[in-house]
Amino acid sequence: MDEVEIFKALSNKTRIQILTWLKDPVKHFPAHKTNCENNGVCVGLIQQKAGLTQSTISEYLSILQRAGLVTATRLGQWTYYKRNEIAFEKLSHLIASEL
Amino acid sequence: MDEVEIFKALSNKTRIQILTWLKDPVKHFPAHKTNCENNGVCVGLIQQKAGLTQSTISEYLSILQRAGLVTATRLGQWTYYKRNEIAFEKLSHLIASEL
DNA sequence: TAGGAATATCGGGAATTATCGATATATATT
DNA sequence: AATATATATCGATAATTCCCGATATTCCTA
Repeated sequence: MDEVEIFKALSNKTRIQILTWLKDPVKHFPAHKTNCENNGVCVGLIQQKAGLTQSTISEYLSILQRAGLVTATRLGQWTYYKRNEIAFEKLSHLIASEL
Repeated sequence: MDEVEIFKALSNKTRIQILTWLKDPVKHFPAHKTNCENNGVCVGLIQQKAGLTQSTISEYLSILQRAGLVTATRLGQWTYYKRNEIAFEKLSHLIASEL
């Protein structure tokens, strides 16, 4: 749990937006309900919604992953990203008690 | 409450360190117990402890202040900085529930 | 009112981040 | 094997951040 790395990852409007989309993927990516429920959301869907280039979004997702805020699962050609809720709980607790 | 501004302010090891010092100023600045308890901690004390230049620490404190994480009180020649605990509670809650 | 002390602001060079287009890699399909 | 699709990585430029020294501002005191 590298706090500074986490806060850097959160220091960007688009990355925060992505995290809120991933909080309720069925709502934000309704056309892909099944995958969203099971595996997470693939890079391409996030990219379309964010409106930035593929390379930028891929990079952003790996920043979030390195910070531990999301997890990635490769299935075939797709990489599915999901929130790591435990990391958010820990962060919330850290701010409330130790920071 | 500008989340991105807050996370940027927290994206620096020295600034986080300062915030933890301000969490218990009597412990971290024992030679200045009275002022610490009443008003907060002045820039010079923080600067000595951090080991960076005066201008850098002054800048860092104003970054923390603009983010709402600390408050400043000018008394004579000194500016005393204190944590704004309410901001931390709000941030913790934001991460736990909305982010 | 002149000088000293504490803090704030300014200007800058080095390091890091944002974002892109191009390319590489991995997987699926024919 | 050849091609198509999804994602990752590379290289580059612009913007931002880090941190400094120098200077300005504010306030106190002789």
